[in-house]
Amino acid sequence: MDPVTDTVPVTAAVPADWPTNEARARAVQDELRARVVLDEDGPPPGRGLVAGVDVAYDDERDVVVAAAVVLDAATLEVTEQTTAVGRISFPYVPGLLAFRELPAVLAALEALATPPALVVCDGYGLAHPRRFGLAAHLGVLTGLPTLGVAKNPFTFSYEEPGAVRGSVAALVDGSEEVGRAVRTQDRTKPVFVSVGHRVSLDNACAHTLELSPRYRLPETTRRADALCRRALAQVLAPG
DNA sequence: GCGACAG
DNA sequence: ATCTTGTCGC
Repeated sequence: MDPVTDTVPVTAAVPADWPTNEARARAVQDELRARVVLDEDGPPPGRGLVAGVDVAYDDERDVVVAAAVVLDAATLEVTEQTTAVGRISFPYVPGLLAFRELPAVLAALEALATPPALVVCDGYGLAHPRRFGLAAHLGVLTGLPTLGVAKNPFTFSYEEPGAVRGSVAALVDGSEEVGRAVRTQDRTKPVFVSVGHRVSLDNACAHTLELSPRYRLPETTRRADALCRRALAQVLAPG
């Protein structure tokens, strides 16, 4: 089974009342936010199955492809990977990224034979203008522990962490700590980690470091990013 | 009112 | 996210 060619349709995995406009999306966001769990530590880093998810688009042809890649956290070897293809159902609206990305991500996750103990997302969880970003939505919708690793500080601010790998600094919205800037490689720009669902911030940062032994971004996101791009290219190639 | 703004 | 060549470095 080649995950690039054996892809799953997005349709079935999406909740029946999934919003298609901004107003409805904000209402759904509020409903889901009420169900987030923030008082669990989450699975221990360094062992078990961890999934990375990512999405690639072709707005021109109205195609979206999501990838889910499961790694053995102890070895960072891939144990399973899936892709889902569908049509773009929501525009990019800052603060509502979950509604653009998650339908395809849910389909890819649902196609996995073995559910992971943790899902690492591209983007934010609790670090969000309304404290409920992409990773938090995915956690509530799947029930799985989730965390977000973003490449940019979004609207938040942070003090520069120390120069060595493992250094951290608070990511703040005013005086509130919404996440952490984590230096995953020496002298390299930090990544921005926040809690999604059923994971503590300390644990989320520990996982992020464990998953990033060589590059700035976690292996989970690197693998998922590469896979959804390849699958998108494959989908666009014939038609 | 205007700009900024994860991917 | 995506548009896009070569290039510097391990």
